[in-house]
Amino acid sequence: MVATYKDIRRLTGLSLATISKYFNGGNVLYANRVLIEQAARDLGYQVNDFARGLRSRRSRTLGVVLAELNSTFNTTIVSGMEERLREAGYGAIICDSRGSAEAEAEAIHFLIGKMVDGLVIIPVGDEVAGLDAAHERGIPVISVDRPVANGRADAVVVDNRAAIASAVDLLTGSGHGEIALLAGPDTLFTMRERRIGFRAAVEAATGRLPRRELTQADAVSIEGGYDGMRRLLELDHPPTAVVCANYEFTLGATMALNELGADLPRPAIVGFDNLDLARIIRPRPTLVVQPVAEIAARAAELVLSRIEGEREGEARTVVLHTRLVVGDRATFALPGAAS
Amino acid sequence: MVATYKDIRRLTGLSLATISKYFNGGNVLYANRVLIEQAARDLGYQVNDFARGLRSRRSRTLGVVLAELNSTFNTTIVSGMEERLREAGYGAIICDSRGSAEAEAEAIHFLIGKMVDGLVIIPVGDEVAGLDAAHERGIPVISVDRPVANGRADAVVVDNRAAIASAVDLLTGSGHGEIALLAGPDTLFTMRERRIGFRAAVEAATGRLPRRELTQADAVSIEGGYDGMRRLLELDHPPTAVVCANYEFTLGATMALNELGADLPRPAIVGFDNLDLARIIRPRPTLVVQPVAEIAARAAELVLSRIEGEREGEARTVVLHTRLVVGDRATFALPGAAS
DNA sequence: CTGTTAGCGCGTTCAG
DNA sequence: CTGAACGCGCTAACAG
Repeated sequence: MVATYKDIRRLTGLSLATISKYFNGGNVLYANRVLIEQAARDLGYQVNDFARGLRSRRSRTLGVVLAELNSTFNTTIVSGMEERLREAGYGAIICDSRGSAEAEAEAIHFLIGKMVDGLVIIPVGDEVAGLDAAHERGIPVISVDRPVANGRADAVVVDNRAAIASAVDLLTGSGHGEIALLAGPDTLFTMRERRIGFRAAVEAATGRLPRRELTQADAVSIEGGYDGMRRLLELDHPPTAVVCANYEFTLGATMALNELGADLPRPAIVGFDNLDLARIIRPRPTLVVQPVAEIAARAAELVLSRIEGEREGEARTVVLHTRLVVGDRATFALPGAAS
Repeated sequence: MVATYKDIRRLTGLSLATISKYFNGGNVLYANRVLIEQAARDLGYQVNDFARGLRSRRSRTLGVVLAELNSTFNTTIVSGMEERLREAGYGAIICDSRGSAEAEAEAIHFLIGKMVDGLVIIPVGDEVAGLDAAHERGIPVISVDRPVANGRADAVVVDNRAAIASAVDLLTGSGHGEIALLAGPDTLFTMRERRIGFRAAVEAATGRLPRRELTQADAVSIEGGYDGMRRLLELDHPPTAVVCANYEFTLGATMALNELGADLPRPAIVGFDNLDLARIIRPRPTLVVQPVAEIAARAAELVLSRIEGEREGEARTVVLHTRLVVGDRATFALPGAAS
């Protein structure tokens, strides 16, 4: 039914070895190249990746495992990476672990079965199950956004502490003394780092650590941000400013302000990720923006270099930097301060 | 290096056939099952999908090709589908065509090479290149959101005409007579259908077709929505209401209103997709919402039934329905009308 | 229920 | 530069 080398041999009279060489970039006489191309076209020939992979033990395919597919931050990175990889001749298989460590392990298993040449992971948590099998098979692993505690994997991350500090500094510089952080639990690397950065920046600016109730840990979701902001607004001594530790918290906090904040004093707010927000929400919020394009590029480079070059050697960590995009003054100024 | 049946045979004394049966759900004596399980665990054995696929000509894997990965509408559908498929024992390979028909054809080629058992496509345009190869190989194709004009593929779509009509009806019912549509070019199925629905609904309500300058075709992007809305606002006789034909237009139009609309009369607006918007944007917009979860479920069902059952027969089209989630009255009421 | 045997389609030795 | 032969790891007949 579907064409194989044998069919091409039938049409060209060449041997299987020659045909194989043609399809693998070897030296083949011009006349024969033409013959093979013609036959391949006529037959609608397509190399059988299974047979090829079975022999060569390579797939020219990378596996990508995302903690969450439905996240612009993640998909932007993946989309950029896929493009780079395709240019380099690699396909990508994308899997969604939907925040479940179990689904993540399954996906890794699935991808190893597909003989991927490398693995890029935006992990669900600090530890990733199933990586042993990858290491045994010599499959390089790169983690993005969050490093992997177990196993030796390269990583591309941002300086999360400095990211949050830049937000805190804007607020303290505007006179805020009671700043809150909307973040997730410390079990997540980015949340942990951002909380550490937050506490350090607040202490550096005010001389004391933030009050406990100002750095609660909520579920990492829009609802979590909504609930957290709501609790903050209802405190006896509500903060005058709130920093949101990621995109979901930013959305949820904005919703809460929209729905509940009319009669309460509206706190200053700094959000995270997704620059589009700054154009959709009024007044324009200040945002900590991650260099998504560069994250994608560096991650792609890293896998490719591990696959095609130095497989060995210390795990490397690339640290990139965020920038603070300042929004309307009204969103971060201390009410009543001189303008 | 990596374990095979032979290693398991060495440890268990069983034959390759028995081992194969074990891994394929055949009947194997309990004692032998235990033996095999033990050996597999000790060896870190994992089935070689290449060898298996080479023989069986099946991969238990589906290919998914998205016109755009960085789109909540698309990723929500894919995420839901993947979950269903995994439950049914199928893996999914997700590819992003980034709006490029060429990348789409490449992705299809790539997936056929991976011997996918079925293909789910959110196509870039009306025609999809590369499907012939899928049909030749008997790989069922399901298109989502937009039907495929060439080849015979099943489809899951929504009633786009009724979707837009529901928006128009709300507006005409509120007294609007000059309604504009922000939509993309007619080369895109959804845009074409929504424009047709728009014109019909306006004519039905007002007795005449909308003015030509009120239904321009802009680039399908946030910028396109922004530019389109801007042009509408600057008309000599601007519309009193605007319907946005998709999520990008809704965002762009909102941005334009934010940035330019302060001194101009603010038109009523109805958006499309992504219910979160209704909680982030103030005043709360009215939205045409697509049944994403059901789209995902029906698409998954459809591929699976084609793979496991009736491969032949007429191409089927499933049509689902949108609902209108009404927002704040101020966003759709005619200014000056009695409340 | 288990074992033997024969390929699946391709890449890779070697000779020539 | 080309051709013949072998085997990658697994499944599917068939025989027992």
